[in-house]
Amino acid sequence: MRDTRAELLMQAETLVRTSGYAGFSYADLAAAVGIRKASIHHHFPTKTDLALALVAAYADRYDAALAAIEADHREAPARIEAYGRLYLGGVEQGLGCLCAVLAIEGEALPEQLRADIARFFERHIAWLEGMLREGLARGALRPGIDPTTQARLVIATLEGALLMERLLGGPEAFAGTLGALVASLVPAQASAAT
Amino acid sequence: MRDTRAELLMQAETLVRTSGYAGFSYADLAAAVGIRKASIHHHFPTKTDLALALVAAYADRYDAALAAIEADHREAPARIEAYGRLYLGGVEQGLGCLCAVLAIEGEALPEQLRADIARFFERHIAWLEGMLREGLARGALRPGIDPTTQARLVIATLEGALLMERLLGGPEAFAGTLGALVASLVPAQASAAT
DNA sequence: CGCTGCCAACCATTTAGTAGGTAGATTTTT
DNA sequence: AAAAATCTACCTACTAAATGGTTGGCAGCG
Repeated sequence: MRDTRAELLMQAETLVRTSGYAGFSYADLAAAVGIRKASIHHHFPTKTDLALALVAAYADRYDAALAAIEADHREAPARIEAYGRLYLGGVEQGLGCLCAVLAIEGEALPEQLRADIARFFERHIAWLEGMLREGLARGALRPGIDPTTQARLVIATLEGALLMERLLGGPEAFAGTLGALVASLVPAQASAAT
Repeated sequence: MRDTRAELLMQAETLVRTSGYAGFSYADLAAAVGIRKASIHHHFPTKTDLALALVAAYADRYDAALAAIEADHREAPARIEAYGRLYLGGVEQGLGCLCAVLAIEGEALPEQLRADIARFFERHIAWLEGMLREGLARGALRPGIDPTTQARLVIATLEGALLMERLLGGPEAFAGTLGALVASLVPAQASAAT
């Protein structure tokens, strides 16, 4: 993990998240980092290698973020809202979710990459499902909701809102959607109190 | 609107929705339609022209679908569920939403295309907002929801679910999310009755 | 010495787009 | 109605630029 390697990962991530995987070239990346094209191949022999490293680093960062949320917040609603704010950063910076971007180009992507992206989503679904289940048990969430279904709904809503509000309504619109999403999960009186 | 032109639009739409805008080439399209590359340029001089025509045709088809929904269904919940089933088709065929695909590659796209995509989403938001407002007035929806915010949430959820369940859970998972989404909009007792 | 990080120069292929032409239909002119 | 001009849809053959990737070398350093 050299300095240049980290810089390559950072700039490549930005490029993918703004223009897509097929939408950026090694030439673009070289220009962004300030080295020559051939030097990128030294760190990442093929574009697929780069993409795999990108997803791995992204997934690791998210894992750390999920752990931090669990440490910082106790109740399920607060945790889910904090999870949603992770996406808000993307809206603010004009960056889509890396895995959403890649998922959309799915058909044209190497097989292993698709599997890694699927695992990314599955991990988040499982995490949210756990949060929801715990929140239900503690009475912090509206009784009657199905954790499995709601976990998928939460991610779908956040991914969709990021996708859409990045070019439409910006951070405020995203925050509005996040608020409504959380409100739909908590008991009626708690929702009205917000 | 010649036959070949329509065929080009159809195949190009499929290509974009599976592999992204930057992810397909005139060579791919030519092969799919069975004519030569140069002949595509006769119908669509530049790739941007093609993309613009694609979005225009897609938006028109959706306009027709929205009108059909209004004709076929009377109550807001049924209309919103029917709207959601529009997206289900994409999951079943393994195709993303054209405008979502393009929105994700946003930064690398021609300006006018971005504007057209934004208008696509805005129109849907406005339509849903109208449905929600009417449903609220007739008491078919859970009182207290904000039509503006919920309209955005509905589209975000459906776009996100399409994106995710296309590669993860398939039509059943999408249907589950759609069900939960509609349930979150109707009054509590109606929701429980489902 | 051998390794790492980088580079210039190259390569084959693919990219969007152009040039120029042909066969057939349609329209315009006589 | 015949002839001439124009248009449509497609083609082969090309181009310049960009694509991902390779080769071989060079400087610095433990």
